[in-house]
Amino acid sequence: MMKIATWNVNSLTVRLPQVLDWLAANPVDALCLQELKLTDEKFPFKEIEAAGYHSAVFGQKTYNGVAILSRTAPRDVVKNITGFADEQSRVITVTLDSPVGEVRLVNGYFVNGQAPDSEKFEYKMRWLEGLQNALRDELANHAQLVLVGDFNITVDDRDTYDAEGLRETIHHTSAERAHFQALIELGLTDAFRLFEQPEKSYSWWDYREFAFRRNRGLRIDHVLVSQALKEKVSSCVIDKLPRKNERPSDHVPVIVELAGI
DNA sequence: ATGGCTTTCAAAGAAAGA
Repeated sequence: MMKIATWNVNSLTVRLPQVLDWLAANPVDALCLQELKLTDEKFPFKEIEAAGYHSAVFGQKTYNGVAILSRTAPRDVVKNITGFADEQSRVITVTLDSPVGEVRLVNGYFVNGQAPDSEKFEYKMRWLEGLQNALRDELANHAQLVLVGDFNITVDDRDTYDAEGLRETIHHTSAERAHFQALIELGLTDAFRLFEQPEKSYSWWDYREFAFRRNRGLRIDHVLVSQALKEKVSSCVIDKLPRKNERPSDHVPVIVELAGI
């Protein structure tokens, strides 16, 4: 059994105590973090190691930054998207070994995109194309692959508190959803939707307007698994509890369980 | 409603997030 979680922490500097508390309560095999908002030099290696985890880190000052914390030593670490030049630190990929096999784990902080008519949206489209190309190669080399992260894309109308009102706005556009489907067509599956889930399940809520209390959120943090892993997924859940913390991240963890690994 | 709230950088308020 291997448990993998993804969590956009919106500043690891601010959220480190919450991450350590969460790991103590949820001793997953790997925790993928996004939006570290710190450089590698400022990464809390000692504290993470004391909690029993290795760290593969791809930091950046002020914005972005991703890391994979893992019980076993990561190997074949790749930072950013192979074949796509990017100045921003958004992807880190590792291989994790288990007694009965290995998993290629890709952790991404996908581009936000701001608005559908913006330059940032154009960057989002190019970035998604680059990711798709790199994943095609990764999948050719690794049958057991998991892609997690903050996708900044709602997959369908179930993933948003206001499907009609937000139609074709950022995170809801056909162009973004087409890119998500392109990942699915590479042979990946949305692990969350393999199971019955509560209605109005979200992974992000705006800090403003009591959005969490009113459950006005989006499901934009995802776990995708390759075909060889699909039948091994025994659960996939969103843990809303950390959103109730003092000074919470606006995102919460999503956890997947892989049986027989 | 060009908002709201949070974080960074840096020292006031802009930029960015989603």
